Amino acid sequence: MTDAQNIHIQNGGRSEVVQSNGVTSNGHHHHHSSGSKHKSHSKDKHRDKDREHKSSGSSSSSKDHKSSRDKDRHKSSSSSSKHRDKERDSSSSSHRSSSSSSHKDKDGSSKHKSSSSSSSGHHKSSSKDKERRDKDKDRSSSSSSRHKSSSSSRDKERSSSHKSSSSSSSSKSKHSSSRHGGSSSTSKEPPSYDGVFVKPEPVSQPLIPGGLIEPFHVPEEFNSYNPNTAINCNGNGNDGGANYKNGYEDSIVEIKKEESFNNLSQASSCDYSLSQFRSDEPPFEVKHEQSYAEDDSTMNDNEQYEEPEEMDEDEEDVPLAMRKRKQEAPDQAHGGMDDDDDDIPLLARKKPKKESKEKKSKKRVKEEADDMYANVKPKKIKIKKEAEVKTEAVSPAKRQKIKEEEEEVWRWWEEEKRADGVKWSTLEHKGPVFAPPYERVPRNVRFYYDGKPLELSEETEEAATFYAKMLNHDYCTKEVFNNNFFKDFRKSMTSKEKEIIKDFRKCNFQEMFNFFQAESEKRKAATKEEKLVKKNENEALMKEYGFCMIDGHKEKIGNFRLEPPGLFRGRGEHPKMGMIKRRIHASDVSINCGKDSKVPPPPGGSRWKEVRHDNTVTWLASWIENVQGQVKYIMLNPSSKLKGEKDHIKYETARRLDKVIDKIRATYRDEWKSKEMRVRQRAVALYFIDKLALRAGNEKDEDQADTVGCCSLRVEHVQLHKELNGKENVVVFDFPGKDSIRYYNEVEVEKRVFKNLELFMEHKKDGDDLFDRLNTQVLNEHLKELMDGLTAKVFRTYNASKTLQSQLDLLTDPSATVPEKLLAYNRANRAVAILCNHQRSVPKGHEKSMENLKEKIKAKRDAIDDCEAEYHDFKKAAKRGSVKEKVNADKKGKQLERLKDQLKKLELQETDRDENKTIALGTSKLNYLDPRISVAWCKKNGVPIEKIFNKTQRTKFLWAVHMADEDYRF
DNA sequence: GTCTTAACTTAGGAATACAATC
DNA sequence: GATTGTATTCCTAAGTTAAGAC
Repeated sequence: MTDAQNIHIQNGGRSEVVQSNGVTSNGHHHHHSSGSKHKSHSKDKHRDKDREHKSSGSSSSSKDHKSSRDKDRHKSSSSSSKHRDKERDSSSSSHRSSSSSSHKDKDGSSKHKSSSSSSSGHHKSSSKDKERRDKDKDRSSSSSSRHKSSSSSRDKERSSSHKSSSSSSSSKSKHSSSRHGGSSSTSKEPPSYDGVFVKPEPVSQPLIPGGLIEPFHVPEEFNSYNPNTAINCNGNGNDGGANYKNGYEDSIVEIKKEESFNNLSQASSCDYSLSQFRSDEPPFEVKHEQSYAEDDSTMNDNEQYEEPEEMDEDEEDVPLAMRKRKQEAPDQAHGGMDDDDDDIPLLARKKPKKESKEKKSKKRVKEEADDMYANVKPKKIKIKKEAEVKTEAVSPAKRQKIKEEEEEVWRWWEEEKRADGVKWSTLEHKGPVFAPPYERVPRNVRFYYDGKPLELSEETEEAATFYAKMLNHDYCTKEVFNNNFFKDFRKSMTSKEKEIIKDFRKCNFQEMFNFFQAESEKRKAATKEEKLVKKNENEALMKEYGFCMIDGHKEKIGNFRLEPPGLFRGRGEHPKMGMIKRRIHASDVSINCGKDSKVPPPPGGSRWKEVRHDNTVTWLASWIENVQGQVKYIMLNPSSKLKGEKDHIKYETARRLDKVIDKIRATYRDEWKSKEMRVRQRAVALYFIDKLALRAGNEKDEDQADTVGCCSLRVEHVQLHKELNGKENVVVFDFPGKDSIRYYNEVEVEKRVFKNLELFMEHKKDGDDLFDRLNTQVLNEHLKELMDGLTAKVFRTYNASKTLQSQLDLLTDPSATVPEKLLAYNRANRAVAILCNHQRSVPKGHEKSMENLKEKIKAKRDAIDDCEAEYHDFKKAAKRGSVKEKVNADKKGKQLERLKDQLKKLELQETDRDENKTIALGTSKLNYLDPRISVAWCKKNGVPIEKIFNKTQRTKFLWAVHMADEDYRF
């Protein structure tokens, strides 16, 4: 025990000294400092100034990006100050931090946000992995905090006059400070956040129609673009660069040829670009004629930019709002945004809403699965021969099982859809499975406080085990995590325990940690029989609770288990990480089922919170999670009709977008010249969403990690370079996106866009919203007018699917072998993943496995050398004559060939593995790519569907397998 | 009209299962 | 058979968007 106090645990491979509590003290805590962001609360961004911005830092520079994934993820650090204020807060002031946190109560007001004065700032701590962390650190500094506003300020602003405020117009909100500010702009250095960096993303740049030039894109390299770029954008090549290129580049090149005109965008996925703006497209036609012309022409600076009427360059400098005042143009274009309005940034961001959703309808039927299905059992793709799918080895029992499953398939896609909002007519299920009750650890597994064992009450002990189980995780090196945990840990204590346990640093969870590690080992080492027993138990549970009957069909439930208690693991610098997620009881759970169905019985003597019969929603059970106060649901599996139908509708909406995309593009290009700042901002934002596949970017509360999307970009997330690496009008995006994954991209944009961005950024500092007159509601309302059902995220789906299709067209050689075709498919998929910035952290052990591979390669090379020498000798000997020697020489020659082939294969593997180390292909396949494109491609090219979709995917996309024939086009 | 909340989709990482190699 | 590497599944956080509440 005592020893316990200082134990070395392995943390990510390195060993660190653990303090008594078992917490490693390796110094990684950077976070706080840097990271703190103070967000104020308010949603609005208004940010008042007060917020401090935290940091300042430096920023920019970077190191290389290359590195890895982690790198990218920003998890941390950066924050900026944006203060979102809501006036509302005014009232409140609590700190969020206070632990408990606020959840969002409905009242809302309260809750949130308030708080915090910024002062506190929270630190969001660091990021997930250490690596990242490290990286982050660097970055962090730079980044800064975002403060969301402080209260005071906000109040004022918002309310009335916003404008008033100021002067700064923009500033509304978020303002922020500067921390970066400078840097950002200035520094342009590319990337590097912390050095790592990673994935670049894709962008594609469109091309302009008609071959106009879009400035950006340059194809220059596609090459560059892609591969590397994309990925590492930065060029560092190391990571992938070169390798990447191998494959990718070539293809890209090809593409280029084909599509010549289009340039692609740089980075992105290459193709992606392609997908957009086709050269053949007529220039935009659209409403105003002029616009189109613009393209190139436009681009000449002045000319276009200055519109006769309004903006001359001079003017340009002036924020639109101001300009207006001056001029007071009579007709303000519509609405004109009178000054008032226009000038005012949207402080308030609220949300508009709705759009008609498409409803779903239903169809169903049952039946079996498709042929393609039958064989299955693919598993690795190592394909060597052509289409061989291995149908083979399916045991009779398995076959039977498959058959049964097939019989249960509900062919809803052959039925008629229902257009009202009703989701089901009958629904019956068994209710959720509760987390197993807490089982105390053996008495010899103790918690130590200040070096001495301390017996804990059951509740406290359970809380301690939550932490103990994560002791070797990076989270435990984060101050925010530890602070939040300790706060909640104390809440679980008895008063007596509270008296004793006052200093987290004196807590030692090591023995508990060791116990759980041992348990885990035991589980792994269990005999086959033991494992089988467990498996069977699980299956039985799944059989009973894992399915429901809906409209007469048995459907699989997605998550039938309630989330077990534990510590909240937010991503990035989540201010709530480490808080205790409490156990859910029946009294917390609402059940939704058919009126005439049997209501699932709550566990022993308890009662559900509520039983309702709402057939306009799809969930079976719900509860409110205590850390963030959000509602969690139990819903159906993706293979269900309810999910599948919605998925189908999603892709149909994207296909509808394809029909009007040219017009929409023409329109937003035209709007880059609008007199109204809000229109220009909207048009530029939409351009980014379309071209770069950015997410909409909702406003976030301060009690969430500071991540952004298009509409919520702040000044520090964008750098403008008149020239960069030989390209003109380059916009460098560098921000933490969803899940705190870093988005880094250097994009060459059209001059008009560039100028608009300069305008938007005028007089703003880091922390201020780039698009201060835009938010997602406003944008989506606008989109709805352009097309029924159109929202910002449809562009992502559209461009992803479009890219897949165009890439498949380009990369598939009909006469190639199946493995070659698969390679083409994967490359197309990769282009989409890059476009969408789907990253993953470098797999554990990646480095080691690369080392092993390298060693193997080296060994192979040595073997080849030896073999070559021997071959030489044999050949010499053979010359002299003996038959035997000739035979030997032949044999050696063959062996040499074989070795060389093996070497090639290994080298390819190395390239491939490294290329993919930070790219996640699955996310796009599952969520963005119309499965019918893949199905059609398979059918057309004689590739078994199993090579493309694994079993889960096939189940999810069964509708597509049945629906699409080889001629399907997105 | 503004803000909150519900509902549902999208996302990466951990855990697990499985296959390839040693 | 053990080990290692890879693919799949599970889990749940983090987004988007529509609807509801004042």
